[in-house]
Amino acid sequence: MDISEVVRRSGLPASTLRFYEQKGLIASVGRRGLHRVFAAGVLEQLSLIALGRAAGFSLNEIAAMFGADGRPRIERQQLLEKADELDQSIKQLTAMRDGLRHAAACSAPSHLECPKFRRLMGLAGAGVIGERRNGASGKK
Amino acid sequence: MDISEVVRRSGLPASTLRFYEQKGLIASVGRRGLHRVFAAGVLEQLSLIALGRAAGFSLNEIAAMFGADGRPRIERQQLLEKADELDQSIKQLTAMRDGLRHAAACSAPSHLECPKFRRLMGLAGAGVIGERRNGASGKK
DNA sequence: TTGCTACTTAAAGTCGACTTGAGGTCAAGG
DNA sequence: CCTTGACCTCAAGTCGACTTTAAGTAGCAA
Repeated sequence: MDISEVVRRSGLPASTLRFYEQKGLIASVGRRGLHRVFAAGVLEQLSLIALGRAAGFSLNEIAAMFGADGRPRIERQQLLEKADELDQSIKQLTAMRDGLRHAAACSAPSHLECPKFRRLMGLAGAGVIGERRNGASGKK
Repeated sequence: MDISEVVRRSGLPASTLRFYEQKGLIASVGRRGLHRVFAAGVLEQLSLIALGRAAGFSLNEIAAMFGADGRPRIERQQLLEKADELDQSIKQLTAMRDGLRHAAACSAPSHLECPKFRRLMGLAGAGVIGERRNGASGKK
């Protein structure tokens, strides 16, 4: 496959693919002239990367977890630690989501007057929700 | 309250408070000499901002939802949309967690060949490629 | 062979959310 | 009276994840 086919089948722009290659997240199997040639497996690697990104991992973290060949690289123990971290995040996000749904349904005149909403604010304010890097949910 | 007290009670650095003020997210009630003076309510505003950030809103979105006076006017519809987005994030995180646990348990040479793993990647590939969500994985 | 066009590179630019740095002001304590 | 230090402003820097740009090259059709 040349890069245009990977673009077509992955939906990612070529610049991103080159960027990922440069970062060591994927690898081309060679060149035809100047042009990169990719193995079919790169599509699965890209899915894996998308999964990791969607799960909140940075590219560096993903690169640390999987080699350019897409195979897990780190110790079992570390994988399990990551999984436990994710459990924490899941709990927090679930609390967050429930809080938001409650706030949307709550009949209090202002969210500030709803005890549940205030408790949620307390959680966020106390840093329980965790630190996020990034931002920009892409909308708008 | 002067800024140092807000720093102490909110846990945020003064630079962030000044930045937020500049962005119109909070306002000082005036000055004592050079020094900003904040009303007590600013702490609640900051909690609200932290809550919004934790829920994935950008500072601009938050600024649009709450006036510079800090009076919240959150649209219920928007809260529900955010809750749905969080549901997506939770699904991704759960998939990733299960994937990591599986990778730790399954020592097959290529996880890409494992049906379980492929199903996980399908989740990421199905409609979510390109959308970056912040999962609050923290850590680094 | 010519020439189009898709590809290549390295470097710089963008965006959000802050942080850092340089240089300035002022009330209070020694 | 002078120094200290907490605060101030404005500009520039940082970080992650890309995108854009400028300039060059090569595979393929005519």
